[in-house]
Amino acid sequence: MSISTASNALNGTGRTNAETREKVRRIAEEIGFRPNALARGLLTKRSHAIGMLTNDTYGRLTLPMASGVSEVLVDHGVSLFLCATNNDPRLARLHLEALRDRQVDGIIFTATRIDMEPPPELTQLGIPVVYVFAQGPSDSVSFHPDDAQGARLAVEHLQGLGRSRILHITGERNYRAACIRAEAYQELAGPAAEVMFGDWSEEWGHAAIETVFSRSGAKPDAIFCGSDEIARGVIDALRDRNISIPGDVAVVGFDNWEVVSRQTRPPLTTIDMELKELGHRAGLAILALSKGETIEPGVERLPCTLVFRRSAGQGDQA
Amino acid sequence: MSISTASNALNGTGRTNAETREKVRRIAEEIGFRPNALARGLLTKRSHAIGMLTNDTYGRLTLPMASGVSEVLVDHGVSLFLCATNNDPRLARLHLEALRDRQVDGIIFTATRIDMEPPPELTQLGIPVVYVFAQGPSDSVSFHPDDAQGARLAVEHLQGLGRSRILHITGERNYRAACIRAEAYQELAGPAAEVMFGDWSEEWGHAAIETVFSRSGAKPDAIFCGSDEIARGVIDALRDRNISIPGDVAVVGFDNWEVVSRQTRPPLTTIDMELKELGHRAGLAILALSKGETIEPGVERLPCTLVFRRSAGQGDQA
DNA sequence: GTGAAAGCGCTAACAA
DNA sequence: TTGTTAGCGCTTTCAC
Repeated sequence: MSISTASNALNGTGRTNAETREKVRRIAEEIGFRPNALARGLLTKRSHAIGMLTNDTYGRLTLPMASGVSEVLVDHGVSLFLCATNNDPRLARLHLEALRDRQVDGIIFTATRIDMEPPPELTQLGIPVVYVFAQGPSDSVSFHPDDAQGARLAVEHLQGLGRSRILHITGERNYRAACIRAEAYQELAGPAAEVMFGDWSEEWGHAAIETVFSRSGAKPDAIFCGSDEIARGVIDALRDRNISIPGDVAVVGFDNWEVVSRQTRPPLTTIDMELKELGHRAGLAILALSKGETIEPGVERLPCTLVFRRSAGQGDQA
Repeated sequence: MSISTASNALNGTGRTNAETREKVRRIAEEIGFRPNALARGLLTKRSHAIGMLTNDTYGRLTLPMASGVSEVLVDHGVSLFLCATNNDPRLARLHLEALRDRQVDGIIFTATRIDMEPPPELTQLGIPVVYVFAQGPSDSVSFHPDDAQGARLAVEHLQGLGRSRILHITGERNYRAACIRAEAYQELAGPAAEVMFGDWSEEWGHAAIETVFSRSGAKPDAIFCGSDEIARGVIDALRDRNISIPGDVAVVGFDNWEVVSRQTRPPLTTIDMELKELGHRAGLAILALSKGETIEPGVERLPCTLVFRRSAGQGDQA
């Protein structure tokens, strides 16, 4: 039997007798034959590998996304190169060159904030690119969490609980996501509703509560926080003041970062950005692009979900 | 000029006239020539890629290590395949097959606890393997944090502060690391020193303090915690009881997970496992093995470091 | 339906 | 020192 017949049989290409095909497959199985991906890639111009460029050393956002991407790819026989740039342009260039040398079928660019710009060389490689949690050029394919919808989810939930004096304590004003959420919040809570920008820390949550509750005027009956860490600071500060949660003040966070949101007292109701799903979608998109299919460019915003715990609303243990 | 002369010139192999070599290099640069890694790998049997198998979806341990590995590899022109198994044996098999098909030069197996066993197929591939934060076979090359040394660092630090009634609150007894640390602690603190096993949660830290401070008997003047999360629970519980930290009770954690350790009040003095360095060492090791060099097998335990904050000893802001 | 032959882009012998 | 040749392991015409 010739080598090309075997190839045809295994790949189902060309015309092959059903009988021979079975035989070839059986024997291949028996001897544990596995085609050499390098050789195949060399010939077909498709390496069945894609690269993921990330600037996140810390992993909180990246790894859930990466594992989402990986999950989708592995079932299509596609592998994932992890390229950690640590925000170093030299490393980014090095990785990009390596990806080109390896003939990857596509690149996923990930950042840790949605307004972070990718390296300019990226688009000049002639390799399809998908942007996740990052700002691509206007004609590119990007996936973001739907920050506005997430914020609405939080505010509507609080309003549904009968709260009317909702305060928004969030992170830095120069983060796009913080602004988007703040705007969505104000649309629902009214323009008079107050937004307190600060930084993304627990400490800021704490400090903000000190400010609000030591000044005169009406106090909020609900607080929507820009991150779980901020929410943690808020909750701790409220507890210090013997303000009951959610009785006096309901609290909703943002991130569903379980190490924080499960551990607050009471556990935190919060918004989940569905990072893994973001990864799935990005994986599917890059797979399609690598096959030459076209995808409508633009930013697709994937819905966030509300995770009920006890700091606001029908908690799962309440 | 022939194609093989060019190859020789670029790779510095064979004998080449310095003049031609320069010329070739210049032109290669000019036209942006980059060798096809697939073709090269096919011929040389070295793909210059290595795979990293991890069961960690969450990323807290994996990503710092992975970025350490990646940092080392990228400078040697070696790329890293990320294989997230999510603890699913089917996925592990799938990834392992893919790595074989791609002729990776080596595999790094990573787990989230040092006594987690790797899939048995792993060693039968004929590909060098390095184990990090995981239990490899006895004749394998493994890198672990030095849990015993880390624990000693913590206890000695507390003793150096004049504390004599040190308590150890840690995680689950069936984690190897928990036992190693507990033993090292007892060697220094004396066999009468108490170890409280529980789970790895903040809640457990809280509960342990309730127990200790509501029973009769001498109270500890220092607490060494098995994780930063536990330490956070401990600190919160102590604060609830108006016990001053570090005045009445000094606290040391384990992990230096900054999102936790920076945010406790006061900030947490803790043990850092140097995960990135672990990644560096693993990267170097797999690189050496993939070149056919031999490395003395066994578990190499890399030293932990003590990070001073304010919950015990000379804090950086104290 | 099957097999011989060509060739993907490169490196490594060897001959010139 | 340079060029010629063979071949890595596979897919893909195209005769048979």
